[in-house]
Amino acid sequence: MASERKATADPARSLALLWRTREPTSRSAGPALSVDRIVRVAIDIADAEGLDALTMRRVGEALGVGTMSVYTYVPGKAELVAVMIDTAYGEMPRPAVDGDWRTRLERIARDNLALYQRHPWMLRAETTRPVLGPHLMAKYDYELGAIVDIGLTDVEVDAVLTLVLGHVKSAARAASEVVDLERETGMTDGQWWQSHAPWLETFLKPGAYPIASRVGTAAGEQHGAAYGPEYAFEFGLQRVLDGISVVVAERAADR
Amino acid sequence: MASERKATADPARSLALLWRTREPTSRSAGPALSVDRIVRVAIDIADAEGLDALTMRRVGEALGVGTMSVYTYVPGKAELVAVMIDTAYGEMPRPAVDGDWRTRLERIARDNLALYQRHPWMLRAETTRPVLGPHLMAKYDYELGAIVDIGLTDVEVDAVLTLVLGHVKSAARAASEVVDLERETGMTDGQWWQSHAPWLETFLKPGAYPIASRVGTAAGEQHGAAYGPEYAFEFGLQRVLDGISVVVAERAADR
DNA sequence: CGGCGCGGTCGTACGGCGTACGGCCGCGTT
DNA sequence: AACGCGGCCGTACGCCGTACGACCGCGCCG
Repeated sequence: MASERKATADPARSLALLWRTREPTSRSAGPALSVDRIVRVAIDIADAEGLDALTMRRVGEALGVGTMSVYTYVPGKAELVAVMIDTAYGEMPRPAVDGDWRTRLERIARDNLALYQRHPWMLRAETTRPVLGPHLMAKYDYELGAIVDIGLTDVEVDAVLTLVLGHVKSAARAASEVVDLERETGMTDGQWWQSHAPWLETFLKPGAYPIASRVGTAAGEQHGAAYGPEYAFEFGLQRVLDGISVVVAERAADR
Repeated sequence: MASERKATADPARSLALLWRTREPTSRSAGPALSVDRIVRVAIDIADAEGLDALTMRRVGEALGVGTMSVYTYVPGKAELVAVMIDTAYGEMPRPAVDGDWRTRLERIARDNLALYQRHPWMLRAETTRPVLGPHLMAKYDYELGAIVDIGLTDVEVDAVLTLVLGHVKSAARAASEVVDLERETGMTDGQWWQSHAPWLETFLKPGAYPIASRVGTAAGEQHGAAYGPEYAFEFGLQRVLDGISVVVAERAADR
């Protein structure tokens, strides 16, 4: 397997894992391991050192068991990552909704951003197929609930949520890349650019890319770094919400 | 190395590769290989079979040379992927801009979507650090040029482009996941859901997730599949453009 | 004209990954 | 007392990226 993508083939097994359908062992003192224990240490490893550090050997080691013992509880790494994702979504707060729809949606966006900042590996975990776990469904239900009543059709409500969450994920990914770069190189973002700029200038013909140079420089100075992920998140979020309010207003006028 | 991420350390080497700074060999009839030939077959492999199929052995094989010969021209796989990315961005059309800013931005969004559909591996190629190649810079310059004059600050213009391109990438990724799923399972998206639904229902308590069920069903019926990537792209794009036009109008009113 | 250096080529090998397979062991049941 | 089975896991296989050093033929210098 490359990346964290797999065929898995067996929906029953994968879904049962996500929903933890498993009769408790009748044996006294039960087994040493469990899906929950495995998932917990796996998330800890991924949080602390990234997805690349999450190997099956490493998980076994952290649990004090052999590598292959993990496979007693989890069919493979792809499924483990799927459970990790569902579990992580389960940690999100779901306070009673209040305020107008814009406030609610903004809150949802910020909560999602915070989740991705706590678990940056989620941004790199490719799954191909949807993770149909209970927590993800609960999250989807909750978030839809915050905007079902804004006067759009169900299909539009779904698209609104997809749009907002997509923006959050994009912005989180950009922010995460900056953090990764700093961790990998030991330089801050600004230092990295300073170390590359002289080399870049030797290749650049003066006057080439005039607009890119001007805008890039302006953005760099403004943010104190070449890229301002927080600014991009905030600016984008407000634009997206503005755009949504245009349709909401249209629909309200039609009524 | 896991994923396609690497430290690389040496900016000079990486940048020189991107910009193809290399005196042509004085030898008669030159070497059999070149960076360009390598990049071309690498892109072909990734286009046809995905990033997971792109291995250094495979590239050598496709070129009729030994695996390690590739390393004469490219320091490692991460750098190869970086050059592939820059090259792919180089294929994009850059017609003279005309029409109003909204038309231009919409055009840019569609061109980017088309690129990602032609080269879906670009959506999975994680780079951590920006690919500072000539084509990517030209693209950035071109796209900024289409919107510099809409009355926003340079910093805002940059954020607008980031927002739009981020949306395109999100939507393209969602669409690509559907395609991958179909390729991996041999089922259409609809068939996949039909095969999972019965299992899912055995876990679901009736009445749980009422909103998610209703909206999910509505969306599924509307799109003829559980997820309508094209609809999500279109809806989101219009919302984003609406949101941008709100700021543009504000600025115009201030003037 | 002979030797040398060097750039291009690449076979071998190493360490790491996910995981298939089969054996072992101790418990609950019969 | 015997059995079966669930949990555990050592070993091994086939992949991956790539370090290392050998080989080889060309162009240059003496």
